Amino acid sequence: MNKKQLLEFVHQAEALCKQRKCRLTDQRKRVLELILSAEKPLTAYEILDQLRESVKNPAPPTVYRALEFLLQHGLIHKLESIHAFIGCTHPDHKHTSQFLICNDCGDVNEIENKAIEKSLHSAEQAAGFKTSHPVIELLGTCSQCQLSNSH
Amino acid sequence: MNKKQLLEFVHQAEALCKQRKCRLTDQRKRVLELILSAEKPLTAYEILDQLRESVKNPAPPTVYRALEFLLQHGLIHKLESIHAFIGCTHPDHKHTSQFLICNDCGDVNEIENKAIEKSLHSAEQAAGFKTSHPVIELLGTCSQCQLSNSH
DNA sequence: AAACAAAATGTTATAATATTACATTTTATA
DNA sequence: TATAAAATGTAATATTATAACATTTTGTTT
Ligand SMILES: [Zn+2]
Ligand SMILES: [Zn+2]
Ligand SMILES: [Zn+2]
Ligand SMILES: [Zn+2]
Repeated sequence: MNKKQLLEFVHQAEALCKQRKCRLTDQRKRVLELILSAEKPLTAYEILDQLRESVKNPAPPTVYRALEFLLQHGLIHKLESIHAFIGCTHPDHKHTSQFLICNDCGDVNEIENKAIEKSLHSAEQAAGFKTSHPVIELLGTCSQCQLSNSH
Repeated sequence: MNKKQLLEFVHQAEALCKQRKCRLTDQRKRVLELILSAEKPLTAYEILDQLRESVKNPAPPTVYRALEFLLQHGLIHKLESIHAFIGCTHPDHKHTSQFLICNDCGDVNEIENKAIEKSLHSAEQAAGFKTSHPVIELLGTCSQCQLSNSH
């Protein structure tokens, strides 16, 4: 994400928080910016390292608290299979999504596939199960890396 | 899983390993038994604790190595979202599966839903993505707990 | 059977991820 | 301004996972 997109995105986050009467404090904003600026998903401790440049003595709770807030408000997602965090591409509306995670380049593609969601919902219904948090992460190789690998 | 089922299951695992020319050693078998005997998914360190009864000074690598073997041969599954392991309900054939994980009682239901798999496959195709390891875990409330909770 | 190589296990240490507990500061609002 | 709630600071610790190297066991060749 480039500088302009970043500013725009953070602006949107600020607007959302104002609307929801929650506070996107400097620290939370800083963590969000770090995540959005990164090419790849960041782990909590990678964020912690990068925070040292803008915060004096950041400790794990500093990061984990900010992450918790950002997760709660749908501004970021946690990728359970790789213990890392990425920005949400459309935080304005509630949604479930699926993630295509490339093992080769680390890139992640967040998709919102209605057919997948429908099939999951059917299975839930059949089992009488009420899902509160779906974890749908496909680990594999992205199209770019498939090309590179075959050369 | 009761004692009889356990024996049967372990017997099947032994047969599979023999067929595949890999060794289900005593330790590996012990770890498998612990996982199969448990009511709920076990974490690596829960297994480690329980191993103390049959092994003298078990250390983390003892458990993680056994888990790695059992995972490789499809005898168990790892639940990424809760860092825990469960026995596979049908290790005889290669498969991808989905897990319904109850946050209330901890129970896990492994399903193999073709509609879900088909929808995932379509999405992968559309993105040109080649999945090697799908992580499909639905966290929520099982039907039993929904009933209990509403009382 | 003896020699050898490969596989499995033992052992110690450490890395990586995440939370608890309690003190202090900042912010909102009465 | 007083108060309570929210956010942050700080130190310690818990939990999950791996690295590195020594030793033992197993399977295979001679
Ligand atoms: Zn999203
Ligand atoms: Zn890639
Ligand atoms: Zn299975
Ligand atoms: Zn339940």
